[in-house]
Amino acid sequence: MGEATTTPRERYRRQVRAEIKERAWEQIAVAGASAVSLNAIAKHMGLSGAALYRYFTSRDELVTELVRDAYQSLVSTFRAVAARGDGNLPGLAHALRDWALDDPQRYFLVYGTPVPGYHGPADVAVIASEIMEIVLDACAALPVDAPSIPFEANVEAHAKGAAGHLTAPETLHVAVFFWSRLHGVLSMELGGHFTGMGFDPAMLFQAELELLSNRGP
Amino acid sequence: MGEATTTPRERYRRQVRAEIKERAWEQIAVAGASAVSLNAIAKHMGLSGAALYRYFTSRDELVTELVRDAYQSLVSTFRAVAARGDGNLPGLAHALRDWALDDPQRYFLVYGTPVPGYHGPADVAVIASEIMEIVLDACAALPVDAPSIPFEANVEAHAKGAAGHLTAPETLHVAVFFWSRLHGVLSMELGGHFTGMGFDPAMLFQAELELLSNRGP
DNA sequence: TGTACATCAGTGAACGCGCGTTCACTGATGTAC
DNA sequence: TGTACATCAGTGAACGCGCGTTCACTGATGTAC
Repeated sequence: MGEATTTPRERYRRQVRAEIKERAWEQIAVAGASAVSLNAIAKHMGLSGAALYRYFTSRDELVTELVRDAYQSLVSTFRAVAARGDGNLPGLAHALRDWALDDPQRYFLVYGTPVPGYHGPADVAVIASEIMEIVLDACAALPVDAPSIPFEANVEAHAKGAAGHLTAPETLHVAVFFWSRLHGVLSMELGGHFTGMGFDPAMLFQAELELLSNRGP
Repeated sequence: MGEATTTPRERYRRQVRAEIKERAWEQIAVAGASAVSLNAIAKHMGLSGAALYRYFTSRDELVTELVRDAYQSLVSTFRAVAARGDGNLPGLAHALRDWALDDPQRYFLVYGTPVPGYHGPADVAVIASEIMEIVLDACAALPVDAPSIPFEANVEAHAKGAAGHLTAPETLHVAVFFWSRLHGVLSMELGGHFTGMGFDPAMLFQAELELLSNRGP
């Protein structure tokens, strides 16, 4: 039926685009996101710099695409976990950690230092909210014992979400703690701020996770 | 007595150096740390690019100096708080938050995305450990109720510290949670990952802090 | 199956730019007698 | 107080570099008859 026929040329184009992105990721791994350079990638691929403009209209488009892919890879990871039946808090947490450790610079591209002026395109924001939806779903399924924290009193109903997903305050409450604490461990760990302190960040991560999923924050 | 006499020239030098650094901070605020440029700073100050080499031997030295100053400003802030008698966990926590919000890019220069290859000079590491010492001192003064978390079992005695400061495992335990959770809130908040979620990050910060200082993690 | 034409990947030269950095210099400021 | 010398801030030209990006082109690949 409506099979998207793939000509050899299309396949080739996709392949080259993918290789360009891979080289870009290598540059990021070596010298950070600001080091991405079309000319350097081209040289590394044995092409002239101008050739890459067949595949990306500008350096900015390439970088934006990398950011998009980074967000997309996290949402895909989460969905795979959920499809496996592990879409609960511990499942998502470990998926998040594995995803972050697997490629720290990809993690930082999403959750690291923001470039002051830069605002990603709208569809990236959509992916970000999809990630949050998945976390919120997991939090909604959690057994809730009354949280005794002054914080929740100030949480307004979270009426957003594309599908009119109405979130209970307690659910958002748990999700926010979940997100904040796990990213606290990850950003400190990946930033090297725990090195030489004589403990294993994985243990800290696990401890935070158990506090969150056993008895609310 | 041994007063360090300050010649007009020395005063002038310090003044110009300070202005160079201020311009650099402005550049960072506008376009991130990788945008620091000696030529641009010189132009902005009405000088030739070469003139700045009277004050910094290279661009790298300038950036390293900014990093050093960022660390130093936090340790100074903490010390001022301690000297005021507020060197307890809530005091340090609020000082940390104010310091971070006061200049987010300065915060990110210390706790944001690390540049893959880069390793700061040794004296910056010393300042970093001084910061940790102050936090550890505050944690040691905390009333400890038995922590019921599997994490602490794997904490080795923290025998480091220049002055042979021996830290009890429970103290390190609290300090690590303190550090991790507060930075979790701050990095998410400053990264804009809480915007549009219908709650005030200050409340979350406060809630985390109270959980930490009222009854251990 | 063969020929005529269209598509399109990649080239190489060129553009202007800003960067970090060096160097020989000028001219003002400070110091020693 | 005045002169001779040393210090040192700042200049301007120059270096080589890599960057993003454009443009007219060649040559291979695919398509239509």
